[in-house]
Amino acid sequence: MTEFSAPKAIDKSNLFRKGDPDFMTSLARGIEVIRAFSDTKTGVNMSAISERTGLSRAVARRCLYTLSEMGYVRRDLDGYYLEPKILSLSQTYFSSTSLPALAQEHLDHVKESTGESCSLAILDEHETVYIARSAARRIMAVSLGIGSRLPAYCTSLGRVLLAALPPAELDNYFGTIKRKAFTERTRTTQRDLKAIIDKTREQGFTIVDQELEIGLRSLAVPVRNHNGVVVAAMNVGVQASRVSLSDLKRQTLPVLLSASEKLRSQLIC
Amino acid sequence: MTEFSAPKAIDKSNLFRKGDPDFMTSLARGIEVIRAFSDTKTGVNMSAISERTGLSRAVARRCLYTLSEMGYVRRDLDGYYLEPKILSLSQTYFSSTSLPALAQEHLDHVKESTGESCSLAILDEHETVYIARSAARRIMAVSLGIGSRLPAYCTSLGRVLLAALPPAELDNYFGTIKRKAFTERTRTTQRDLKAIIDKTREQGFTIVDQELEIGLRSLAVPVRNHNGVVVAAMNVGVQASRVSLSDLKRQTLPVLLSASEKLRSQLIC
DNA sequence: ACTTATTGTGCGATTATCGTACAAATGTTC
DNA sequence: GAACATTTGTACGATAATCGCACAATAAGT
Repeated sequence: MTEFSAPKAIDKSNLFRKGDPDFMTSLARGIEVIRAFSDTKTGVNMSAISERTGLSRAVARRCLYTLSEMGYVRRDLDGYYLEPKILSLSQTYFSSTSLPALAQEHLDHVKESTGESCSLAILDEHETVYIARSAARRIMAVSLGIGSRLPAYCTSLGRVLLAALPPAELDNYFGTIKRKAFTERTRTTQRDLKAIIDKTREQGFTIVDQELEIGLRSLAVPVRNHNGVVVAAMNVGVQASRVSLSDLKRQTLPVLLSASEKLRSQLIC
Repeated sequence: MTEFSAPKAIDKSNLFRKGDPDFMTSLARGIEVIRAFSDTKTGVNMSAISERTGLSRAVARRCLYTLSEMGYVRRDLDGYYLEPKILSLSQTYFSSTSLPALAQEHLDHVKESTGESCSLAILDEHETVYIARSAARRIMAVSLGIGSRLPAYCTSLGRVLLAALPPAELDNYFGTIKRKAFTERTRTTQRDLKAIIDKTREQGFTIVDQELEIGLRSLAVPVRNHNGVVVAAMNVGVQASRVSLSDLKRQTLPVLLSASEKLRSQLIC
């Protein structure tokens, strides 16, 4: 406990850490309860929360009770709902980092001039996390919002971000993650991926063609700050049926690169 | 710098509720620690967290330790930072409610055709909370993001939402909140505000002229669902120096009303 | 090198939290 | 509407999670 170690993936064992007097189990459990609301369009009842989190019903109940007393959760006829007050937690993130706010206008510009969704993401715990987004009108098969996470190895944003990692960390990445094929096109071997990442680093962009989902192509470029350090990645996602690979490279890439460059000049600090 | 964020003083009574065996103090404290990061562009050290939350240093430390073990907080040279993983908490909200996603394209459209920032908000605990937003390029004096909260009585969004409240709840609202004048134009008496709210209800929109901040005008309309129930409010905020009250009413209002109407037809459930 | 500020450690005291088992609602089926 | 099934609320003793102090260690500033 001398140093706060790198964040670990949360599994159940982490929630019941006996023997670490500094780890507040109740806090961890309560937060897991919040997360248990993911992907639930309807109300969630106590038992469901208890199941999803692996917490005993009594604990789940107390967590829900506490969260509801604090105004983060509301109880309705058909179960518990998250209250918008939960947004105040992420608001603290946005109010303490300016990157998403600065990027927004450039994302909007890319979206307007290409007609396609444009997103900004960073790497967090070996996953790609969207931190800003300008979504095109058309309904995409994948609907991703701010805070959404995807595996890095099979997304354009992820590969750009991985390409910016120091070699040691990249090795560590491949040592810890497990890869699976989302489609028949997904590259999963370490050799292939490392080659792709090397190429990405060289050419300054990457295209992923239906490796995450059939019908989805994605182009990404790095976003650097004033000192040239990669601080994020920006991408455009298109439907494969409408935009060819060469169109992506010839028409979309220049727009994306220009946006990234404009943003760069704003990232002084 | 004009700060509208909730006062830093945290209600201790809520955090140290002795005698309620169902209230998990540790969970409440941990969440307050997350909130203590609001409006901090730089790293925050432990002592600062302890001060802001009113928690003892030992408790603040354990909360930070736990959050950092879970990956929500990172420790850097100059203090603690929120990690983007915190966004996964709000992601659960967006993944469980479709209103913000549906509204986005309409907000974007209003922004594009008026050139001004457009936002969607709902009422939560007597405050206006932004749940979606399309920000105009120009830098506004007030930079508000998703999850930001403002008092309802002095904002256009708030007055539209208050106008939709059942009379009893409106009375309750006025009974509980305290009003203060942000500018010399801010209306604060219950009589004035009730009259304004009545008028808002009648005419289906409201304009607030520099009552929150000098130089800021705002126009808001209700957003109804398919059954006619008000589920949110949509607004456009402009700089007083550039857009007159009559321009707002003649040019912006129709755009906003049309957007609200289009959104309404999508809100079937 | 000295002072000051901030952070980490150990430990006994205490009470917050746990889980079980049971009671009370609530909803469902026939 | 009775009988059953499912979900939620209550009570309480046991226990370990959490507390805060006081001190040690480190970092920062002069």
